Formats: sequence, C-alpha cells, structure tokens
Amino acid sequence: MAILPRDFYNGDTVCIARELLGKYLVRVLDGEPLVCRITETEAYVGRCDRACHAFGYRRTARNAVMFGPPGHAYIYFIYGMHYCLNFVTEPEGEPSAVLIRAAEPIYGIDTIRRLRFGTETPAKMTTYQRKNFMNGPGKLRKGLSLSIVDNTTDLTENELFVCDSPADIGLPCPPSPPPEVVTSGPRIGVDYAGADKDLPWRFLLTPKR
DNA sequence: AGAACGATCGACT
DNA sequence: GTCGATCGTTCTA
Repeated sequence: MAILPRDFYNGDTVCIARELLGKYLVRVLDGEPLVCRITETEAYVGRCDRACHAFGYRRTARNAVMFGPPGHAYIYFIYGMHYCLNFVTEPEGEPSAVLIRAAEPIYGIDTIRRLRFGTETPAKMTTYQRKNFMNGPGKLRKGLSLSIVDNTTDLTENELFVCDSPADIGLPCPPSPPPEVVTSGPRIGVDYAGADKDLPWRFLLTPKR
C-alpha cells in the first residue's frame, strides 16, 4: 500500500500521533513531489480535550471537517498570519486531529526552500535557515505551499498524503537516520486549556544520545 | 457591530 | 530568555 489508507486515520488520535513519527509526508505541487519526514506531532481530541478546537463537540464553520470522516486535512488560520496543517482522525462524529508540527525535508528541497524563503534561491543558506527549515507548523505548511484552500483535502488521494517510505512512490530510499527515540511532553501554546494543558500529547523524534 | 484572542514566527536582549 | 506583529474566528449583544 503506497498511500496510507483511510483506516490508518480511523482510530485513537494519540496513538496515530505517535505512529506518524518517521513517516513521509508528500505534497505534490505542479507534478513535483515535495517529501518530508515527520518528526513532531500533537494530538487533539474533541471529546475530552479543552485544547481542541472541537472540545465538547462544539462545531463551527472553521472546524467542520473534524466532524467528518477521518483522513482529511484540517487547515486553519492562526495568530493573524499563519496556517497549521492537521490530519483528521477517529470515526466520523468524533472530532479529533493530529497537528503536524515539524518535519525534515527529503525531496524537492529546492522548491521547499523557494516557498519558505521567497523566489530567491540563495546558493548558501545561513545556519539559522538550515536549522529552522520546517521545525514549526507554520514553517512546515509554508514550505509545502498549503493554505486555507487546502482545508478538507482528502489524504487518500494523490495531492497530499503520507507513506511509510519514499520507495512507495518510486523515489529512492534516503539514507537511514541516526538512532532516534520517541519522546513526549505537554503541547505547545495551550496554556488556556486548564488541566488539559499538561496532557503529554506532544510527540517528537529526537537523536538517541 | 464590536471586542478578544489564538494548536506561531522571527527579531532581539 | 522576551516580545510585537497581525487578522480570521468566535462570542456577546
């Protein structure tokens, strides 16, 4: 199975957030696959989580896609200038999603760099740019040229999807990363969520020491 | 109709 | 580590 099927998303949001680490996010833009390896995620569960936009099954025009079937993109505008990419999870009617917080670019790097830093493609990136390529939800979505018009995109079609390996879509396998471990902790930017702010629903892939 | 705020980023100390 | 930018979404009335 090249593209992860809808069943992958039809389950427990916290488990799926962890399982997404190390998988490959693919965005096909003008026929070119932009591929990055997912390194950080967060789970949001409407049923029980005050940090979730759909807490208590509160449904609005913005979060409507979370109430539909799993395996769709939920993209919203935040802080007056950023968009964030989420994957809708759980069976239809259980509004939940995984926020994709960070990834490492693997293929299509020149295009991703152009999308991130403008039409100029510097021969050499600063160390600041190199270290901060896609290490945040707003940066990641910009590097993949996603915006509000991509909200509700079906992740089982050919334009935006996840796979286990670049080989699944006919690209060479990248070198294996150095040994890594999964760590978890409280989510970012949810201090308003009462006790739920401390839920350890942020997952990161970090080098093993 | 108006006000408050946010699942962030980048610049700066 | 701190802090300002900036505007759609949501809530109140």
